Amino acid sequence: MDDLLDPALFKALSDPTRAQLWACLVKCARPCSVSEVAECCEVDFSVVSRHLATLEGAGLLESRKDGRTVFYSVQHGTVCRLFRALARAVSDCCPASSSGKNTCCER
Amino acid sequence: MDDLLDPALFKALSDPTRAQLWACLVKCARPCSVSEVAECCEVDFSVVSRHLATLEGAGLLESRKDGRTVFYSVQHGTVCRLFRALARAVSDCCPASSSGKNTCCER
DNA sequence: CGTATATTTGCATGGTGGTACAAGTAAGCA
DNA sequence: TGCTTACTTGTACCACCATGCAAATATACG
Repeated sequence: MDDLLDPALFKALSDPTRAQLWACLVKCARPCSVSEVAECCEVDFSVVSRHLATLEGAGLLESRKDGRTVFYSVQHGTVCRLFRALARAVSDCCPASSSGKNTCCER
Repeated sequence: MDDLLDPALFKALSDPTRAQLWACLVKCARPCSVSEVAECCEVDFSVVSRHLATLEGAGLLESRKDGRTVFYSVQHGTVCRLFRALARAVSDCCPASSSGKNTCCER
């Protein structure tokens, strides 16, 4: 449980701008350059650059450099596994689950 | 997707102390008083009180008052659903999922 | 009523973080 | 060698926030 609650990861998504940028990349479903991502946001370009680096540091994104362009893409597998593991961990600690019956959280 | 990325919720878990308190309550699997929760943490009692209020505000906890004691408990169902929905949303946006085959994230 | 317990709230402080602008780096191109 | 594009980094500013301590509130118990 404690391992799953990485403060850095939650911190990365705690800022509205950063969450917006990440959601943008999730919905894009393909690698995007910093310039591309910056278009879905009103903040300065440098801010976007920093935010994407933060999201990568938290394990939510990965980057690949091609020439002068940096492509960021979502770590789908990692993120899915994390959220699923969190749901399961919470579910397993649910009072109803110790009764031997189903948990309170529908699978 | 955007609805699921509530910055307030992630902000609530972005602080190490708050995450620790929440994990404590998750593992406890029963309503706990503020005093009880405060024991698993080294910060001042007032800090714990504030943190629990924040976690409740984010929808991660609920509280019930009994006399002078306030019992906090985890919103198991809500949290499970949220994390599961997040995992699914990310999975659905995964490039591999648009191929008609399975997603990159094991269910 | 007075006292003790449980929790919240006011307040001051130190630290962190998001932002914009400007300067710097790195890579392609003529 | 210059020039442009794509991005990063330095700096300063402002806001917010986590914390501890003290005071306040609320409830129980004599």
